[in-house]
Amino acid sequence: MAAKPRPSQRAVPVIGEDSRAGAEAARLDLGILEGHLGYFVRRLQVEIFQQLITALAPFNVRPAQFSVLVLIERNPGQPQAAIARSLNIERAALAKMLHELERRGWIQRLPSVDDGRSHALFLTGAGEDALTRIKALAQDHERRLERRLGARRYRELAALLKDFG
Amino acid sequence: MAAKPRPSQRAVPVIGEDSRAGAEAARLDLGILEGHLGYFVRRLQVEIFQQLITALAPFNVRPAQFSVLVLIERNPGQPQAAIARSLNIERAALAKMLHELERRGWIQRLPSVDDGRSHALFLTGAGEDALTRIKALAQDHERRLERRLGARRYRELAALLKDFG
DNA sequence: CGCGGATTGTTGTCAATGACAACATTTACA
DNA sequence: TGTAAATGTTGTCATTGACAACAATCCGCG
Repeated sequence: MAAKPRPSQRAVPVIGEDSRAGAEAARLDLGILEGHLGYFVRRLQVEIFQQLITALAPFNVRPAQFSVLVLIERNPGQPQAAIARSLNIERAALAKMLHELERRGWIQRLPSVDDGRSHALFLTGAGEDALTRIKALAQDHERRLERRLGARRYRELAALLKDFG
Repeated sequence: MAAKPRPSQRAVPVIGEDSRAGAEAARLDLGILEGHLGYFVRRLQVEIFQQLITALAPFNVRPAQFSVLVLIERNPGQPQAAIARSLNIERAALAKMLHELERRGWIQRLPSVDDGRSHALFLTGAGEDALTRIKALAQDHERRLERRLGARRYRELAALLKDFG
């Protein structure tokens, strides 16, 4: 059986193509993706995280680790399950992460006085020092993001998202 | 050497804790995370993707595959590199994804008439049929998202993000 | 008190993903 | 022409998320 008729490779003649050779590659038509909020949220999130990971690279800290450290600092003595619930991460994933943070000497787990099953989480002195510096790097990153988005868009986005959460 | 003095496990007496047993677990203080736009963008993105993956489960299609199909439909005959650039995914990752889509009989790759290195990408008839149904599922998902966010917040978020992109 | 169910922390596995490097082929340009 | 760049492909590596299973412990109820 013969192959189906080959569709024209010029059916859509590259709308808006820049005829100058060497120009930046033309962006394609996103079609229905333009109507999907998740597409844009995803792109923004990926860009923000890439830059944040770069910003935190001096301490070799991932965004998830950063958020865990912040929650322990602000909520000392809480058990792992409370941290995991508040950050929407699995207990299993948090347990592995905490092993690493403990290995670095940034946190300590003490047996809970209230509940024999749970561990009370605290930052160590070294953890507090490290987190202070890490938070400064994260703040720098946030300022860059604000400049990148424009102060007005940044402010409106933050208001919408916080109001929603 | 003695253990360092154990910090009080009641340093912060669980602000706003609900004294009723069995109530939903109290949310912890997010601290500086409240000032990081990326935290909220991430949470929204994860929620949207989880729901979208569920919505597309009948076709066993992932969001990335969906976006690739849409771009091929709207830009038939384009080479892989153009798709990859437009979606911010690696050529290597796209190549693997296209193998799977080709295996399902949804796309075909024809040798480009212009460039001996590249493949011109097209949907097959089956691919068009599948994508039509997949887009309908994605639209249902988008409507649910609009209800979840509230029509006004949805509209404002979409405007801000599109304007930015 | 004793028991069953729920919770906590842990370990292990599995699949999916992203980031890289390397490569052959082909094109573009100086 | 010859050198650099682009394209598609393969393979590897580390990371991640989602699950299941497990021991220890707590809770509620008879």
